[in-house]
Amino acid sequence: MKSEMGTKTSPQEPQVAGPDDLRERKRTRTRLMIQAEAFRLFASKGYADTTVEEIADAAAISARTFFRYFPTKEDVVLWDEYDPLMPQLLDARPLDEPPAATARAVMRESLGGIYRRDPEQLLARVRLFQSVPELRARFLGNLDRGGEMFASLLVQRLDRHVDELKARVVATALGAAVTAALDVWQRGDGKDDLLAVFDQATDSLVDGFRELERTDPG
Amino acid sequence: MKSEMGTKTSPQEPQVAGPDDLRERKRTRTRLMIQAEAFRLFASKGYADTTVEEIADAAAISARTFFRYFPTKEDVVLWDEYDPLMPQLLDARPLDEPPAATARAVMRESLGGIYRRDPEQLLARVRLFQSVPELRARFLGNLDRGGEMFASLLVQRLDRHVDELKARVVATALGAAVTAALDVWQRGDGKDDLLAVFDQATDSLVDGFRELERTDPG
Amino acid sequence: MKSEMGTKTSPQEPQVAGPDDLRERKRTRTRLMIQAEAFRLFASKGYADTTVEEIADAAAISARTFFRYFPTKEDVVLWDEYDPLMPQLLDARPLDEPPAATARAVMRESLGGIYRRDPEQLLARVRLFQSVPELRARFLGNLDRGGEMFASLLVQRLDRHVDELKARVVATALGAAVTAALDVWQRGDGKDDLLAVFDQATDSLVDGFRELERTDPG
Amino acid sequence: MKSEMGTKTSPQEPQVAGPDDLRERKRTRTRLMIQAEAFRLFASKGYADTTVEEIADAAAISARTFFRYFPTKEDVVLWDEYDPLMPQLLDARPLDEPPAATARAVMRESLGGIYRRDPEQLLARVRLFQSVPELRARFLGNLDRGGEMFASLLVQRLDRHVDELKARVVATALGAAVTAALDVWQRGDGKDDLLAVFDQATDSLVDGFRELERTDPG
DNA sequence: ACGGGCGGGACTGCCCGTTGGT
DNA sequence: ACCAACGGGCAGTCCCGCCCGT
Repeated sequence: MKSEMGTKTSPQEPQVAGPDDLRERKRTRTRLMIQAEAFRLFASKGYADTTVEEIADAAAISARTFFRYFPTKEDVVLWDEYDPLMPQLLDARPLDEPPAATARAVMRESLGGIYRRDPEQLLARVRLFQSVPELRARFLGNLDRGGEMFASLLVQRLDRHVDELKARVVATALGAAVTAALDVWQRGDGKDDLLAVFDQATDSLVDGFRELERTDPG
Repeated sequence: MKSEMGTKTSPQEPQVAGPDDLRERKRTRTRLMIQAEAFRLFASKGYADTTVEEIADAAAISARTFFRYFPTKEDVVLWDEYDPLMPQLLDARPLDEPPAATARAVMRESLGGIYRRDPEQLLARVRLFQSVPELRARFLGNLDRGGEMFASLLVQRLDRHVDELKARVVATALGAAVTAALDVWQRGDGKDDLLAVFDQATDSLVDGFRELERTDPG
Repeated sequence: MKSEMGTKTSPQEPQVAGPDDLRERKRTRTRLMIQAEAFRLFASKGYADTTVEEIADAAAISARTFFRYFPTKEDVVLWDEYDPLMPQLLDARPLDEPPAATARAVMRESLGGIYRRDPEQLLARVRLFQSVPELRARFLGNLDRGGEMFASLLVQRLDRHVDELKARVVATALGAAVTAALDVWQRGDGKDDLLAVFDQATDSLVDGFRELERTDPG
Repeated sequence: MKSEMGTKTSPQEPQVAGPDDLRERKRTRTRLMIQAEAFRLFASKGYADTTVEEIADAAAISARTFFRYFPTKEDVVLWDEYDPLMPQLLDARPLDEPPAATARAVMRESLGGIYRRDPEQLLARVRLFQSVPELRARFLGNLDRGGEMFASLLVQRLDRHVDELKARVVATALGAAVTAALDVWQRGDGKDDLLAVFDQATDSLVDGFRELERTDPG
């Protein structure tokens, strides 16, 4: 779901829960509150017909303040509290795993985390992605950035013993599996198990690309 | 590059170049003209710092008219005269080809067509995609839609003897190859052969997914 | 309901049903058709959210043609087939009637005509007047013009043996009764008899102004 | 003249001229300034031929800001600094006065206030009402709303010992007197005493409705 | 008479920079 | 330091005018 809102915390800082951390917690709570109000309004009047001002009013803040918490209206939908933990997930994987397997595992867990947290909300979000083109575009953009980030983290961690292009292209392709999985899952009203659908999608990918093994392009 | 501007003319009608066709030609010429002016301005002042009004002025039309030709400012960059010919390309492929091979071939030819037409302009466009996040997002969104469209066309043409999910996920994944290829090609200032880079990217894809063959997810 | 769409027929022309008349009939039919489509759309999406183009599409005409039949979007709501017959109604009144009585009678009959024609549609219209301020304003403007016109016709017909100011002010004041009556009638979902409500409103007027009989202003 | 721009400050709060009040004053000053520029331009080029942008330029603000002070271009003409004091005027009237007398008195004083403040500007405004139909319509709409508001205030203040319909219909009818008075006064180039003309108009009303005393409708 | 293309003005929504108040 | 109000700027939509071709 990735959004651009930076934590500002440089990665090497010590983990003592300083005042920064506390402030960050407070900001997160506020964001969640705004998001909740926004989703209520979106559900009742639709995304386009809900203005930022209405969201701000519902959240009892000024419109200006809204933008301090979310850089754009789109980000209210895109933002996810559990987004930026890809590095940790990566660290948990064995170093000798093939890159594609690592990528799949990281995505699976990332998706699973968001899924288990609040399936209802995820469904609402996915529906918005489906119906509002700009949101879908932003979502895809985030997946894409995730792919790039994954590739560069992987290169770092394996001391350049990987093909960056390959890592990136595979990671991004797995994004296609995520998208398709969410799509199918949403069409079934969230009744299926999302991760099962995701696995099916990645299997389709594996299947499909086997067909290309010994074919000339063109 | 796909954009939403529809031709409205159903593809199989014979059409003796009626007035509709003529009008459409004229519209295309106007679009090309506007696009040319826009690219000039983007090159000199950047995308964000160029207003629609400036583009319209440069093209000697009113802002209102600009929006009649391009629904949004973004579409000036996205639109491509040779976009909507995917159906034809599809028709040209043998029916017994594996879906993934068809998808790759169609994308390759589509990309190649745009490439050969005007490499300079393509380079300029790709640079805009790289530097302006909203444009990149829209580009990805179009690729995604292309994937869906491909899948549904394929289902039609093979009389449902294909797995739609697989077709779609593979087609979209190939979009990742396109994106990566354009990226790399652009970084080399357009000196490499774009299609060669694309082939390299698809090979990476094939390679990568082979690694997943007999692995359990997780 | 009065709208500005002129019949172009000067009042003294002979009443032979010439080709003009036939054309006018056709125009009226078209207008009714457009109006019907428009009301359908207004009912389902609201006045503001319905564009002229949508109305035109629904009526299978071009937007340009829409404006040939109705000078503005507002006029679709305002226009009434039976508007311009105030002169005839006036002619039917006895010459020795007090002006205020004439005014009341003319308004009552005019209102009654529209009412009996199609109470449902009248209800829909009144609801639009209530909810869309611009329409209400235009409606009031038309009543006002009606008052002026009434006054000048009366002066003509009585050979200036009336006080024009008085005629006008009384006629316009009766407009207030019409407005209030429609309002009350609409609030009761059109269940009451509109003319009865109108009579009640005019009685209130008579009552109220009796209170002012021997009072100094201020 | 009534316009929708609300004060938001509840009327009974004591308020030691807090920042809200100060801000409101500032807003009023800005509005007056914009209005002055607008009237200058209207006088020289006419209402329709003056664009909002020109007004904004003349007032050294942006067009966007113009719309923050006046919701529509029409409101520049309609708005009046002394509009929203009807409640105070109402409070000043004795409770045992007949409703119609109260209504007349309130309107008279309201009109008188605006008149004395700046007869020249009033004349200019009235001329605009006469010549620009949309403005006239909006003016009538405001009078009408004023009538409704008067009625509901009256009901409140008399603890429902009044007939609301009567109050409203009388108040609105007095609006007709205002309109006619302004009309006549303007035709005399503002040479007459406006309030005298108004009194004459209300007398006509009283006179006219006496004629309806014992007549059956129809 | 109809359709279509174009221009232009009013207006709204998003977003950002600044200022002043707590 | 945070936040509210304020002002500015741009994208985009709608109404409605005009002109031209049929």
